[in-house]
Amino acid sequence: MDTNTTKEGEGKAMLMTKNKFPFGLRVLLVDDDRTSLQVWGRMLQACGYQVTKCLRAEDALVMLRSYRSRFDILISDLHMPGMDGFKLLQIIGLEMADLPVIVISSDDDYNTIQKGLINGACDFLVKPIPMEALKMVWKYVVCKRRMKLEEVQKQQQQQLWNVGHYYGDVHLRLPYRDHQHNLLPLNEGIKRLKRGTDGDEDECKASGDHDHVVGAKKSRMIWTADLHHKFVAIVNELGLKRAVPKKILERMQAMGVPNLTREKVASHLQKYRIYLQKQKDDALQKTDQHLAPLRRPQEIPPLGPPPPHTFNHHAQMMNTYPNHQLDLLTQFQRARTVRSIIRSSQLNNIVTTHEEFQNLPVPVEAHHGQNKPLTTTQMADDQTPTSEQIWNEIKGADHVAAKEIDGSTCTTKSELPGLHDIAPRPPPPLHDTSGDFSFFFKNNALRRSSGDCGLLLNEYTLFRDNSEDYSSLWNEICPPSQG
DNA sequence: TTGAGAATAT
DNA sequence: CATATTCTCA
Repeated sequence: MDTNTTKEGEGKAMLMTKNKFPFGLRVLLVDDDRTSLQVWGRMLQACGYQVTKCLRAEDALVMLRSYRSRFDILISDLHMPGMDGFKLLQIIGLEMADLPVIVISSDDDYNTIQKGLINGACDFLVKPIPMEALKMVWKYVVCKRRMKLEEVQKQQQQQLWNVGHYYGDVHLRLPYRDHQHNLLPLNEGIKRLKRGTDGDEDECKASGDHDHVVGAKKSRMIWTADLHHKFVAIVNELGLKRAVPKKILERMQAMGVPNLTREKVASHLQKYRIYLQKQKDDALQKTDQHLAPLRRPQEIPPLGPPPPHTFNHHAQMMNTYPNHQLDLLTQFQRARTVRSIIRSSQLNNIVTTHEEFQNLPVPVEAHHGQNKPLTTTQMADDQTPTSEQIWNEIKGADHVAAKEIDGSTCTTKSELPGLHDIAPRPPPPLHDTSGDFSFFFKNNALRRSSGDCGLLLNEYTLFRDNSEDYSSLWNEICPPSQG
């Protein structure tokens, strides 16, 4: 690479007074074409800038990583063999987001320009570049430096989000490094002292000390829903007691998950165990509090495999529960669910025995909007029927069952309306999109991220209806056992 | 400021 | 390997 920083243009068309700011602005110039490099270099020098020239983006990157603080701005050609300008932009966006980058190209295609700017270029100069444009380059440096720290960080995050690297399912974020120099929080220096590794670029020994090259270092893993799904499936398969990091790691790697380490698995396992414990505690507490006098299962039965079907009558989204979980429903939900059971089982006439009834998926009506139950007949805890009682009601007393149905006045089974006669629920008000939840799960919502978690209502978590297909959610929460 | 999730230390 | 602590981000 050509790193001479001659100042042959110094005395010529000096545009600003020496020792005043833009003078001596340190420019790193990258162009694979020697002639262009010379031309732009001289022009920039004529502007009073101090220019370092590189023929390859890779060289520029090495220089920046090693001596970041020796440059104020990067000006790079876009189309180059090897690493091109886009790639360079991306890497700089990740590693040195505070470095302003200007892209030059003879290609003035709109998409190219847009792509350059999206990737974080401050400006896009199309050849031939007028001197005036080069003169103004310093503005970007000032602009960047004036950015508030928060803004810089936000921008970094945005860029990380946009161009973060995905390796299979593992999303690796490159670590932030060395941005902002003086803007960095105080503890940055302390952290470094603690770790006893690389000092600031300028302090690092000149003896080719490049071992702190960025990006090859620590990365942070994100357990995506899919990854977690695999993880849970393996844990279930092994059994909670036998599921240890090493075994899980082996299996996950066998499933083709790259970039995993035992430590990462261990960390996730720790979190998962804490989560399970918490679920258990919460459930027990709730049980003790409200439902102690009643017959309660000792443990919350795990949600079964995804139900074979999903109710979607009358454009009303419904989800189903195995009936044996009825006891776990809240009072409101119980009352509501009872009606659903009665209605669906009777109208469809699909069960004939108590056992079948117990195994019948229970449709639970979704409710829209309000963070509170819909109006419904309250049913006191001590009146909560067991599934057997409900079954007996259905089997033996049409009268009782019928009266329960939607406050309808019909009194015998024969008077029940057909499915098609049931009026559809009015749609939720249009203006209320904030609470447009469509289904919910009991206790077992694994948060994937804060934005992804549902609204907690009683012990249920409501999820937004983002997907047509609920089975993926079921799979996530109740992974089908392998094999 | 805090809570959660991941990394790292014990 | 399990658990505690630290780090980072939102």
